This record gives sequence, structure tokens and C-alpha cells, in this order.
Amino acid sequence: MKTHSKTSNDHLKTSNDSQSDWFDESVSLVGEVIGFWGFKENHGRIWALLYLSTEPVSTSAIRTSLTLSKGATSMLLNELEEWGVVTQHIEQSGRERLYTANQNLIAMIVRVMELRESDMLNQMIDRLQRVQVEATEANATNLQVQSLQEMVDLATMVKQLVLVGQKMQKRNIRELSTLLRALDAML
Amino acid sequence: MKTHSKTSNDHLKTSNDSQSDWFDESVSLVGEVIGFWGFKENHGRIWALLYLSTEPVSTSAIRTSLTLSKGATSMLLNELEEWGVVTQHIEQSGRERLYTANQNLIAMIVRVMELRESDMLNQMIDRLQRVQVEATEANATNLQVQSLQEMVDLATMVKQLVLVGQKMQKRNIRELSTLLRALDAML
DNA sequence: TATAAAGTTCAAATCCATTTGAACCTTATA
DNA sequence: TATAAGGTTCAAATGGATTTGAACTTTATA
Repeated sequence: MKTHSKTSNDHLKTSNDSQSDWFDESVSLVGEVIGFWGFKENHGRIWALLYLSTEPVSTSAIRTSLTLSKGATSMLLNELEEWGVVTQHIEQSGRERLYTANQNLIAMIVRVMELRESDMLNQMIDRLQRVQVEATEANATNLQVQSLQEMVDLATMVKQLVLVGQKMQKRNIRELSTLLRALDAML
Repeated sequence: MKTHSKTSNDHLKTSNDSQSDWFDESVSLVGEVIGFWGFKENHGRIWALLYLSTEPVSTSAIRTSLTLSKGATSMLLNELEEWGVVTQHIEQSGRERLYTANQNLIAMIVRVMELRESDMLNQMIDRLQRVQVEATEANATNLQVQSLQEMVDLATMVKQLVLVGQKMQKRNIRELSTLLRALDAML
């Protein structure tokens, strides 16, 4: 995996080059993880930069920190904003925009999942059911029709799961951990 | 997204070209979904082909059905087998291998998740904690150290979640749906 | 309202994951 | 045990996703 070794830290008040290694390391770590999960590595890097910054960061600071092109920065920031992962700070500096990261990790994840999966799940269920009808009309075996049904059921369950996720947005990680332990006990 | 329009259905006893559209459609649908989720589309196509087949399928039948190269078929099947998603049938036909799909969707998903995420999560937690120490030693603000901690907590929670998932392997989808409803009520 | 700094767009370039195919290895059976 | 069919490997080719950069649009302020 890429390393993005060079990230200048000029945007940090505290910067003092040898000391902000942790910042760069965090930025690339998050980039990798986010990339591993199906997003662009640079989505993760930008979010991490903002998440770990002590104050709003300007577009150009982001651009120079992460060495991204003007175009990429614009597109990536807009996507992150659409997903509610990043917000424009109210007071812009001059005509330049300032950004902050959504600090609520859970809410962020749930929101993004919902956005990405919800629509896909609905489509999937739709197509599977259509296919199931065709299969029944054709000479598919019972087992085959049943297998298709299993997939419909699974997709439906995942949809339910996304719904449960939505309710978790307001909970913090500690609460959720407790909840998980309770769930574990039920199994 | 690609369509893979042509999938010959010669492997199906029932085949009768116009009637097995549902089969091809299912194969590409699953391919798309699996691809959307972070795997190769062809992993999904092969699994779907096996999952919906009434009997074990030979390597060469898979190859011709899905028009894959010898090399790709070999690699993809081995990966699927490693993940426990697909199994070699005990009685091979001549020197050729026959494959079947794991029919337990939940077990499959949990197993694959575990394989993929577990290792990544551990690494992530490790690196984050190391970074947190560095940050504390450097002149990071309290909020910054705390933000790093939040990420550690999140990763730890996801690890817990994977553990819960493991316990679900033996449950069927209907049971899990019920469980989910109970969980929903707790929120 | 002129202008210059910031933001957007999108075709071309680049980068990267996936697939191919040919050479190689393994294994069943003649 | 020779051989032919099946399986593996990996360097090169392919093709799709991401990024760039230059032309364009928008917006704050002089």
C-alpha cells in the first residue's frame, strides 16, 4: 500500500517538524483504512487531516498539505460534504472556504453506509424478486427458487440492519459497546 | 457496470436457453453486488454459479460458462476455497475437480469478514496506539489525543462486533431478523 | 462593474487491480 | 513410469478507477 510519506504540517500551530510525525502517520493510516473499505484513500486522508486539526482548515492548506491537485481537492471535498463527513465552516476567510470534520464517528459511518448501501440493497431486492419469478415460471428446481429466496431474505435483513444503525447515530461508542455485550449474551 | 451478457447454461440439466435467463441474470447480479462490496466481480459470479447449480460443477464448466481464462479460474477458485465460500466435492470426476458452494450465507459472510477485517483491525489498533503515544509525547492538544482515542475505541468496538458475528454463524436468517428487531427495541 | 482569487469541470494522463496466456508443475491412468 | 490432462504461476497486457491540469465559471472586493 502507498505510504504518502510527505505531508507538510504547516497548518498545525504546534508544528515543529520532528514532532508532528504522529499527524502524518495518522493521516496515512486513516487513508489506508478508508481505502481498504471501499472509498478513495484521499477521502480518508482529507477527513483525517480535518479531524485531527485544532481549527478549520482552508482548501489551499489541504491541497498543499496532502499535495493534491486543485481539481481533486474540489471533487473530494464536495463528495465528503455530500456525505456529511465534512462541513464548511460558517466564517470563510476572504473568498476561500474553511472546512471542519464531523467529529461523530458513529453518525458518520452510519450516514455513509446508508447512502451507499440503501439504494443498492433496494435495487438488489428488486432484481432478485424479478429473477425469482422468472425462475419459478421456468423449470427451476425448488431448491433453486429457495436459494434465491434466501438471498432476498438476507438482503432484507441487511436493510433492517441499516435501519438499526440509524438509531445508533446518537449513541456514543461506549454505549454501543455495552449494547454489543448485551447482544453477545443473547446468542 | 459490466453486464457479462453471455453465460452459456450447458451445465444446467434444465437448460433450454430461453428459460435460463434467470440463471445468468442471477450470476451477474451477485457479481455486481460482490464487486460493489470489496471483492472481485468474478468471485461473486463463480460463487453464484455454484450456489444456484443443482449439482457440483467442474472447473472447466465454470471456465466456459463464465468465459474466464485457465489462470483466473484457478486463482479465483483457490481464493474462494480459502475463504470457505466454496468446497471441493469429494468425488472428483477423473482428474478434474468439482466444486460446490457453501449454502450458509450467514456463515460465509461472517467468515469472510473475519478473515478480511480481523487482521486489518488489529494492525490499525496497534498503529493508532503507537501514534497516540507519540502525540502525547509531542505537543498535541488534549482534544487531539482524545480524537485518536476515539478511533481506537471505534476499532475496538468493530472488533467486538466481529466477535458477535462469529456467534451468529449457526443462526439462520429468520432468527437473526428476530434478534435484530429485539435490538431495535432496545434503542 | 472590473478583476483576480477561488471553485468547477472534464478530457487526457496516470496509476493500479485484474486478467490473460504461456511455461511450468502435478497427478491420474495407460 | 511415460504421458496427457488438469492445475499453478507470474510477467505482461488490459481495462477501469483516480488524478491531473487547463479552460471555464463563480464570487468577493477594489
